[in-house]
Formats: sequence, C-alpha cells, structure tokens
Amino acid sequence: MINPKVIERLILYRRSLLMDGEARSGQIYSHEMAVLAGVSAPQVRRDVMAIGYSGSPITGYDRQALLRALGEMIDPPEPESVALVGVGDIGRGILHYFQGRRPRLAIAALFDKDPDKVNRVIHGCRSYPVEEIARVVPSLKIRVAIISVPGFAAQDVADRLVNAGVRGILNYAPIRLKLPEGIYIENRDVILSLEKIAYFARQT
Amino acid sequence: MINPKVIERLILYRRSLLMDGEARSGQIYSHEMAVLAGVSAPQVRRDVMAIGYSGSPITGYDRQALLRALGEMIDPPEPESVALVGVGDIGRGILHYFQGRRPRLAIAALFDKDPDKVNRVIHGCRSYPVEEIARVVPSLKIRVAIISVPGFAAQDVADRLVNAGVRGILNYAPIRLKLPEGIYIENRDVILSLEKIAYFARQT
DNA sequence: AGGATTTTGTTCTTTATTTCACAAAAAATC
DNA sequence: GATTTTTTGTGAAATAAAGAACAAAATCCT
Ligand SMILES: NC(=O)c1ccc[n+]([C@@H]2O[C@H](COP(=O)([O-])OP(=O)(O)OC[C@H]3O[C@@H](n4cnc5c(N)ncnc54)[C@H](O)[C@@H]3O)[C@@H](O)[C@H]2O)c1
Ligand SMILES: NC(=O)c1ccc[n+]([C@@H]2O[C@H](COP(=O)([O-])OP(=O)(O)OC[C@H]3O[C@@H](n4cnc5c(N)ncnc54)[C@H](O)[C@@H]3O)[C@@H](O)[C@H]2O)c1
Repeated sequence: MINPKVIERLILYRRSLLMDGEARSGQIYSHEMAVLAGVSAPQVRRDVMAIGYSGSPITGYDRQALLRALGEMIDPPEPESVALVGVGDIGRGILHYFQGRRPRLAIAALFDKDPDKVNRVIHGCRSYPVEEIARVVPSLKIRVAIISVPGFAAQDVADRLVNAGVRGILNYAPIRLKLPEGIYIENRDVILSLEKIAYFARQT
Repeated sequence: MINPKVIERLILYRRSLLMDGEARSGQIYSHEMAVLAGVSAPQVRRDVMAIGYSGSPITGYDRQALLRALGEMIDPPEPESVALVGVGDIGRGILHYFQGRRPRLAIAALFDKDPDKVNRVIHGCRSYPVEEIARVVPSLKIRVAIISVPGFAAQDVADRLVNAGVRGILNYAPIRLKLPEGIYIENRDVILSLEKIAYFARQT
C-alpha cells in the first residue's frame, strides 16, 4: 500500500496532466511534471516508480500511459458512492461543486436531522434522515463519507457511519473524532487553518 | 520560528482545552491533553516546550497559564483582518461559519468580480470589486486571504493579493498557485481529499 | 522527615521522507 | 557505427519527525 503523501502527489500529478492545456498526448519529462505540480523532479520520479510505471531515458514519460497508470492506482475499479451528512451551507457547497467532477466517485446519499431537508432530492441526490444511515449506507456499499454537521453532532454521526461500514471520512466539524483503528480520517477546519496561516503570515 | 506541524498541534491543544467541558481552571497532565488532541504524550510535552511554558512534575500544567502561553504564540498581538475573494457558495459558507468565532481574527473585506455581489454588506462585511484589492488590502493592513474563486481566476487573484501585501493564503481553488518565496500557502480541495480517502477506504 | 510515586523536560533512538548523485539506457548527431 | 547528450531509476546521504527512555523534580504518604 502506498502512503498518504505519495498518494496525494499522484493525484496532483494526474490533475496537472489533465489540466496541462491541449497536450494530452506525447511525452513529458519528470522536471516538467515537477513544475506543474510544484515539487522536485526526483520526487516525481520516485513517486512514479511507486505505481510501477516506467518512462524511458531521453523521451521521458508517455502522457497517455502515465495517465492510465495513475488512474489505475487512484480510481476505484468500479464506481464508488460517497455519503454526505449535514446538508447545511458547507455541505451544499461541497455537493454542488463535487457532483459530476469525477467519473467514478459521486455523492450518492445525503443525510440530515432537519425534517425540512429530508426525503427530498437536492442537486440530483436523495436525502434521508440520519437514522437511515444504518440502512442506506450498506445498501449502497458506501465506504467514504463527508461530515458537515455542527461539532456537537459529529461524533454521533461518525459512529453511525463507521458502524454502517464507512472506512474513510472527510470531517469538516471542528472536533477530533475518536474512531477505531483502520478508519482513515482527514480533518478540514477553516479556523485552525487560518490561525496557522496568520501565524506564518506575520513572521515576516 | 515554529514549524507548521507544531503550530497546528498547538492550535489543536488550545481548542481541546477550551472545549474540555467546564474545566477551564486547575491542572492537566500531558497524557490527558494527548487524549483530547489525539496525539502522544511526549509529543505534547515537546510541543509545549517549544512555546517556552513549563509545567511542574506531579501537578502537570496549569490550564490557565498554558492557555495564556498558547494564546501568546497563536494569537496575533493585535486584531488581524482577513480578505475573502470569491463570494460564491463556498465563500459565503466560510464567511458565515468563521465570522465571530475568533476574537482577534475576522474576515474584514470581500472581493468579487460579479457586479451583483459587489459594494454590498454580506454578513456584516463589506464587498468590493477585485480591482479594489490593491487599494483596500493595504489600507486594512490585511496579510491573510482566502481564495474561493473558480480555478481559472485563482492565479490572477493570488497575484493581486500578494502584490497588495498578503503573506498567507488559504486556497480553495483546484489549482497549484505559483507564488514568490516566503508566501505561506495551504490548499484545500475536496476532490483531491476524497480521491485520497477513497483510496485508503478501499485498502481494507 | 524520608521514602515512594508520579510527571515533567530532554537526550538518545528509531523511523520516515526528501534530496543528492550517478550508473544505465536510449535517442540524436556526426 | 561510434560518440555525445540527456533523462530515467535508484542506492546512498541528509534531513525531519516521532517515540522511547530516563534523570530530576515535586508531591504524597507513612
Ligand atoms: N472546515 C470548513 O471549511 C468549514 C466551514 C464551515 C463550516 N464548517 C463546519 O461544518 C459544520 C456545518 O457548517 P454549516 O455552515 O454548513 O452549518 P449549517 O448549520 O448550515 O448546517 C449544519 C447541518 O447539519 C444538520 N445537522 C445538525 N445536527 C445533525 C445531526 N445530528 N445529524 C445530521 N445532521 C445534522 C443541520 O440540520 C444542518 O442542515 C459547522 O458546524 C462547522 O463545524 C466547516
Ligand atoms: N475545497 C473545497 O472544499 C471547495 C468546495 C467547493 C468549491 N471549491 C472551489 O472554490 C471555487 C468556488 O466554488 P463555489 O462553489 O463557491 O463557486 P461559485 O461559482 O458559487 O463562486 C465563485 C465566485 O467567484 C467569483 N469570481 C469569479 N471570477 C472571479 C474573479 N476573477 N475575481 C473575483 N471573483 C471572481 C464569482 O463571481 C462567484 O461569486 C470553485 O471553483 C472550486 O474550485 C472548493
């Protein structure tokens, strides 16, 4: 298994390749990829090595082949569904932005406590009461979830999700969730980020 | 200067202390803090050492004194203003959530290209056309900014901000900004995060 | 008062990550 | 066809981060 930092860069490389103007085919050098992704060239080569793809000296990497190799590592073998819990401002923002961006990864179920936000279709996505997590998540084979509920509700929601089979969580609530071993979690909190950035911004 | 990982944990310690129920005063041990923040106890002690505060054997750390020491490191000496560029779904979500949460850190100016979103007051915050960045940012002494514009506009916005004096950026646009040395940047992209999480979630 | 106990501060190890540097390979040139 | 050039793949070195361990300190208990 590949480690988180490497995976993150691999995803970045793919995006850089896809966004790099017209040039979808032809060759590309590690140092060119390095510039696109904002990392060093040896780093690129080592990371590419990790997915088993080989370039060739002088001509570098074949864009198509590299993209294919990256896709095989990054993309789920078959389409995968994501759950989003907490259809508030930030939840809807994410839903709106994310939907349709990745072919094999889509938000497939929404959950909320508010009766007004439940049993509806929002951005083409069905919403359910949180109590239905235990039923809906397994039935859609969901393993990835986004939590965007207020802090006080996040631990309860996380427990429900994990019990229903979720193995990876993107958490926007400002608390540190206690989860069993083996659940992959990533925390995203604006306040923490801004305090950090402000600290470095003032160390002139 | 303290490194980013340490600062992030210090911020986390403070939040954990503030959120830890009623117990605002009295003592706390490094291993208790470790549990609250989800890190190891030696890590806590090492980090606390970095801010120059000392606990005492047996009684541990004094909560009040530790909070004060953390605040001195984390908080800006005087109130600091943040700019937010791109008052769309995600921008408004952040504004709504962030405003009023931190005493010395507040979003003080909004910028957008859309004439309908400009020269208004949104969540108690004045909005300006992007062209005004060069004037407003220096006049408010803003050094921290949030970018939540579409990807294609992000580099231009970043350049304007940096030219106007911004030293730290929280970037929600899905591109890697090219910035001069010394500008602190943090990227936040849901798509990248979810692809990463999905990868680990399926490595059962 | 003195020993037992517990926790901090800090050094020393270990582990992880990145960069350096260069041999091997392949295309281009003469 | 030999030589030059350039780039990959990767071992070795450097750097960074985390953990283990323990002496010194301070409270508690007898
Ligand atoms: N990291 C970030 O960038 C960021 C930004 C904004 C907000 N947030 C966090 O996300 C949370 C949501 O923010 P928001 O601005 O969207 O708030 P919001 O109030 O607009 O939305 C919260 C939603 O969660 C629902 N909810 C509440 N309790 C629930 C429960 N137990 N189960 C299911 N749903 C429940 C509410 O009905 C509401 O729809 C905030 O508490 C904040 O912690 C994070
Ligand atoms: N990281 C995340 O979690 C996340 C989530 C959603 C969106 N996003 C990113 O943030 C961006 C904004 O997302 P959104 O859903 O709010 O989109 P949106 O279209 O609702 O908002 C974009 C805003 O930016 C403004 N804008 C466009 N060009 C501009 C320019 N040159 N200068 C100033 N303002 C400009 C628009 O007028 C609009 O108000 C998206 O492109 C996406 O890349 C990130």
